[in-house]
Amino acid sequence: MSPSDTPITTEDDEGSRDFIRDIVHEDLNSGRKSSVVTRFPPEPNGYLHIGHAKSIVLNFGIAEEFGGRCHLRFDDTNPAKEEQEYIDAIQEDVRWLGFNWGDHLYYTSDYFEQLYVWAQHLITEGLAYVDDLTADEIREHRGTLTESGTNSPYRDRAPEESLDLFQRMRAGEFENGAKVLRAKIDMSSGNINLRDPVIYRILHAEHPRTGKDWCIYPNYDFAHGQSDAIEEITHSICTLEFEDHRPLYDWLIKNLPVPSEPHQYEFARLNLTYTVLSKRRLMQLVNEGHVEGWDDPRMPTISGYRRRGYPAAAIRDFAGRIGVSKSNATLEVQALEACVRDHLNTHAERRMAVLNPLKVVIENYPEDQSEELDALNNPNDETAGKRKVPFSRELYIERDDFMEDPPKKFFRLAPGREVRLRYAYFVTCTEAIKDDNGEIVELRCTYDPETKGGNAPDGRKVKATLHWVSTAHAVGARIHQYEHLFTEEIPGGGAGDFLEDINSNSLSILTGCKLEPALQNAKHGETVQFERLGYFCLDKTATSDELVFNQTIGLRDNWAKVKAKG
RNA sequence: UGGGGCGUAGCCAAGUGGCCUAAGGCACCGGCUUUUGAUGCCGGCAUUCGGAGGUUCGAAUCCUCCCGCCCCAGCCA
Repeated sequence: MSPSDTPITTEDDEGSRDFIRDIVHEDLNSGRKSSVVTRFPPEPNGYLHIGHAKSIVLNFGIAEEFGGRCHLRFDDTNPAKEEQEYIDAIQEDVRWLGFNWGDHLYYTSDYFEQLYVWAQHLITEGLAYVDDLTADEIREHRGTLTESGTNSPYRDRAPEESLDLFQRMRAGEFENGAKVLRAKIDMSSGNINLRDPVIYRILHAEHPRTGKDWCIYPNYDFAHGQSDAIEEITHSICTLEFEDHRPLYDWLIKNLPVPSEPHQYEFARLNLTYTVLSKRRLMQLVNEGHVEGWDDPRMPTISGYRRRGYPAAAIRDFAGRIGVSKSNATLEVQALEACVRDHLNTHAERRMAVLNPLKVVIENYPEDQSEELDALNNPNDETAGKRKVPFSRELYIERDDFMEDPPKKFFRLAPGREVRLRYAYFVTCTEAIKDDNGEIVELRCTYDPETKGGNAPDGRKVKATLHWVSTAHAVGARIHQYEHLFTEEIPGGGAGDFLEDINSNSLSILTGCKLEPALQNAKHGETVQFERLGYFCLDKTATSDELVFNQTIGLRDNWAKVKAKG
């Protein structure tokens, strides 16, 4: 089963109330709205990340819960930054997350002609004018946060003149920046967005979808609300930084002959510890080569998590668990990781793999013998079935599972001590063989044939169970392990640049790892548990010659805690 | 110093005047179970809701003042 095959409605519907759902509920109850239409409106200027997932789950989730629909709309009003590559990647990611927009795929650029007509309408009504001021001059006239602005000398130019100029802007008569169209609102407003905001600018650039059809483009403010109105969006949900824009959103809806009256609601965007979630920074990580690409398994992008082996269901679950509010929140990554472990624990099949091999010879096991032992694919799920694992005289175990001179609380293998090899036998260590440098290179053990399968007929117990792989049957692999990409909870939170907080140990590559043969058939998109270690998935770079696995996440490790306490 | 928001446990987050001596999750700490030191199970973890006053029989929820944090001065979204 691939992660995206899991149903999306299983996570609790109960208790997932939030202020936005309250509003939707109330709108429906009061009859203010008769249906619910939401939209997820990404700008195709980068890849989707976990923060977007929160918005996607919110928008598609509300639509589904209230029997409405959710549109996917590309907010493509800035050809200088947008690319087809991103349009494609975004669709793939939303789909992988498990959401379906049906026929409702839209582009703001589909509305350019209508938007242009509405801009003319505003001019005719005396509510917009073409301004000849330069960008610098406009900024100077805007005033400051505490001082009101001053009117542009072109503010009162006749509508006919503005109309003519606006048409000539469209015709391509002017250079970039020579003129802009501004809404005529209030230069003394405390809300800077209302100080005659620019709504159209000249941009001689090729658009991914409209090509060279246009050389003037509406900006976000002039495009978003009207696009919502055209699509009859009922609840336009965005993040907190747009709160200041709502009066402008409403002003445009009120002053334009739009077909419906959408409303905007804002919620707090997601922040995660030890990660960076701004497109600018993610772009920088990619462009400057700090990671391998947008889908580097250390990236908080949807594609990064997918390659890392995070199930889509876990990301959905996370988005549901964290809630929606207006308080600026930074979640601990552990909350996300807990969702990943939760899902994988119940769904991932188990296998055995040795990351740092130490050879073990079972002295009393016949030289040329080997046998196939039964192993459960998932002890927590009867239906997962079982598989055969080959056992023989020579095995690999994890180096960390042996200590020549163990401390009190270490109860794995040590000289003279008996432990269980999972699904196999009890073995007792008789000797540790070292090389000239004193390094342990091999263990000699004996096994008890009576304990086949892992239980002693005489009822004696053993304190530890180790995973292992038969040397003759082992499959080699390279394994990538990851730590957080940053060493600080809030990268760049101090005085320095966020790049200074990059964790130089975020990737470790282990070669010469030994896997049980069943892993030879590992499939892309399937995350499995390597018993006692963690969850792993086949990387996209794996070939039939070289298996490459990414560590999705480790198992909780209490021994590490005990060890650390000393 | 203008405008817009937010402040409930280490991190999220329910709660909208009495059933709150405040739900749930993550984290953390104990115990039990365990052929993964995993999982599971049980228990603990805010007499207090940014602070101070006030209204009320009664406040996290209402009022006043104060404090702290976030966003806004792109022809980005």
